[in-house]
Amino acid sequence: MRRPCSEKPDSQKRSWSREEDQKLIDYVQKHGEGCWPSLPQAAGLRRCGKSCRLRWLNYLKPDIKRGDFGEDEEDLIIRLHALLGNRWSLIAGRLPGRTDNEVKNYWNSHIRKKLIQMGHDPNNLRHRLIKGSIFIGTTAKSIIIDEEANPHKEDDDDDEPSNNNNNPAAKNLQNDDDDDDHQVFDESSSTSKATKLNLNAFPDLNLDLTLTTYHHCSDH
DNA sequence: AATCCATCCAACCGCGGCAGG
DNA sequence: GCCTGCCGCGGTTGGATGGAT
Repeated sequence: MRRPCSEKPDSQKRSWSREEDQKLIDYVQKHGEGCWPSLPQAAGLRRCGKSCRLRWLNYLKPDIKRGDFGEDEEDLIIRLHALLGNRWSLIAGRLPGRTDNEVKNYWNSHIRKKLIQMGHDPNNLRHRLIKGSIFIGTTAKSIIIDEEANPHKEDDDDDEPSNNNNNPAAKNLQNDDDDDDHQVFDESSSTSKATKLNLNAFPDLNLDLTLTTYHHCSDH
């Protein structure tokens, strides 16, 4: 039923040429984003709309930041991934100038590997604490999210060598099998009373996690 | 210099959600 | 309510590149 994306019958991957890029840039600058299905014909491109959209969003858009990820960005990705999972677009939305594809690739090629070397399961990673703020409507609330949902869980499901713990950074991280319930502490509250917040209940939650230097482990 | 292999990342694919008719 | 088309997302692929042998 679906139209095949590629115009080419052999449907092979094909890199974008300079001319194609320029055509796409010119067209979008002139007419704006959107109407992707009709764009290729209008712009004189032998590509499908999806391909044009992807090229624009991931590569040609003027505000895209290219180059290596900084330590702060990497740290933020790890924290956000611990909280959100593989929601790359959401994670990328918190990293100005970065695209979901770029974040995803960086995770798979760098961070994943790094975490595995540290003896952690990157698919099941939880930071203990994430400090940031949430917006509910226009009201900003400063919070700390405590990810330690199951502190008594026995650590027998991965017999990682104990010397992994020699890596101080590894002590930041822990595995658990819990899902999306998080203990959220209202930082501004003098009582420090914890309230349970299911993040799934707030699909439109504007989660503004700002990076903080947060030494929640013995990393010195 | 040639070949092999691992890694990176741009590009593609398939699917689900949503809106409009 | 159903159908169709568009949009956006996450997973996957494969070409390019660089290091090792």
